[in-house]
Amino acid sequence: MGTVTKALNLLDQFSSDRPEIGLSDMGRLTGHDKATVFRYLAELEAGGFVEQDSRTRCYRLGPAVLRLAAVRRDTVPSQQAIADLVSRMAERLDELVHVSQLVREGLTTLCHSDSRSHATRVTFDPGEVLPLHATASGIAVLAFGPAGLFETVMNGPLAGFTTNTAMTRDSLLSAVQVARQTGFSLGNATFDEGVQSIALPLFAGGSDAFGAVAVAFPEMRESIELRRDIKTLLPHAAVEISTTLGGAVPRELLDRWHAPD
Amino acid sequence: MGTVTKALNLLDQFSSDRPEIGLSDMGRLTGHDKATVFRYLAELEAGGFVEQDSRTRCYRLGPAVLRLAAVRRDTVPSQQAIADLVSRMAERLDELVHVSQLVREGLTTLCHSDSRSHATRVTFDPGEVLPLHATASGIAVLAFGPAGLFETVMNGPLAGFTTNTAMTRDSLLSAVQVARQTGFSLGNATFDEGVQSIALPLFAGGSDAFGAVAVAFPEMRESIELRRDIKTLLPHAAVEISTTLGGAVPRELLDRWHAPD
DNA sequence: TGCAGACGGTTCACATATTGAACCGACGGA
DNA sequence: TCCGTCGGTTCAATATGTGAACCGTCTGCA
Repeated sequence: MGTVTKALNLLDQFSSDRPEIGLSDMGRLTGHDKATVFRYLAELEAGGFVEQDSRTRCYRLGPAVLRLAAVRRDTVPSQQAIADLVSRMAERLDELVHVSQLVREGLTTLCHSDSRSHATRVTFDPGEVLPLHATASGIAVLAFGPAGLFETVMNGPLAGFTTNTAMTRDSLLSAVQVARQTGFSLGNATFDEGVQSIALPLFAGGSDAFGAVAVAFPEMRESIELRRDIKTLLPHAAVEISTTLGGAVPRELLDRWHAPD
Repeated sequence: MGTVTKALNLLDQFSSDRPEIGLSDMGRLTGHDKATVFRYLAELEAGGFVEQDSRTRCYRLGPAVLRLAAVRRDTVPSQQAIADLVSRMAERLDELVHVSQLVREGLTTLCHSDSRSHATRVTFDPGEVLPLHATASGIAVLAFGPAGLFETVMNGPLAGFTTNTAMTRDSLLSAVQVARQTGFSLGNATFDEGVQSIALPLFAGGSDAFGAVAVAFPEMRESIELRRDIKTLLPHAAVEISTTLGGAVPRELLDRWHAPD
């Protein structure tokens, strides 16, 4: 692993739950020596990627990430098109829709939208990295994504989130196989208690899925109508997003998506 | 210079004007060998900080910056307070207001807001890094910022943007001295033709300015009333933002800001 | 009051990760 | 067909990163 990757790893430690991290803590989190971490943080700080609280001496993400995000938002026009589509879908379905992309071994949110008309709704944190083994989106990517990804995930620990989280090789493999057979990836409260979700893989360029589009809803609102609506709208979204990004959904998947149950 | 800094330098090459960069171009831009650049880009790509267009093979900023920006936005609450203040000011003055922060030897935009009521307005790109020597904000930071910053800037080239851009040591120094004496930093079409601006330094923690708040307006709208309004509102904003960030404006500056002309 | 532990930060001998010239195959315009 | 440039790869030389040990400071505690 190169020095740059290790330094970038530090940035990944910051999250909505843990926005500020001290030098020693960062060393423990990343498994690097304090001196090494200090040099990394000093370089990241010089570049504006982290900043240090002058009072607590803790480090947090710096202004440079805001600038880079602004550039990316401005210059990747497809983002806007996808955002529009997602927001229209969320309105139609009246449920949370989100699009995520594989980064390392987790899913990073590209955009999301949730309807506001229901009294309850699925809470969602766009800054969170979603685990592959515990989310419908993750299963979709495992099923149709890069070869070897499954093994990579199995090499790491399978964290448990609910009683339904797949924590053994067999249970995860069977979820992936179901997704491969039906084309639809289902999450039954595998990540958040009381939340159901349905996801489809997304393709850009290559033949491997690079991300997923998913709908999540409270299980109290589950109904045949909702599932039917999702199963008709979601494939459209997956095709639209994939083509917008220059990719194409494999023919066999299209067939499975439009097959009668 | 460490490896990490050099790799982060690659990210800084991307801008709204140059969103996609090829391998060899990146080498030329940064002065590094192609092989070196390739390894950096490969590592950045693995971390999701850049992504490669599968067709053109060009690199552009990746989704990771979006996620980090989301975390930063969520967890640095002061951002919101500053954004509100800036937007209120922009409405009151009916002109562009922006807040920027010193990162390396340039100004990174923290937030900005421009009124929409005028037929013409100053165009502004939040992703752009503003040069210190050619903007009112930059002069303010040079005047009240870290010691030695002026020399650092003088060591680099002074790019020309308009016929008014300070391009000699003397002209830049005199602009800085005027700012030091009056407390106000003035830009008379030094960066954009036909744009006037007034800036004040911002303080957070230390005794050195870390950024600036500025108002910019088309010179056709210049008037005694506008300058008077700016000179009363801007100091309030500078104090408010500085205190929000845990800093304090030096007493002597406060006195100068509120002194009668 | 003074001790113990944890903190952020620094140093330096050692070793490992970075470097770049040279090379490759592919592509595209002349 | 040639030539130039592209993205990407290799490997010997060495610049660079590493981490144990150290320092001063702070905080909680007896």
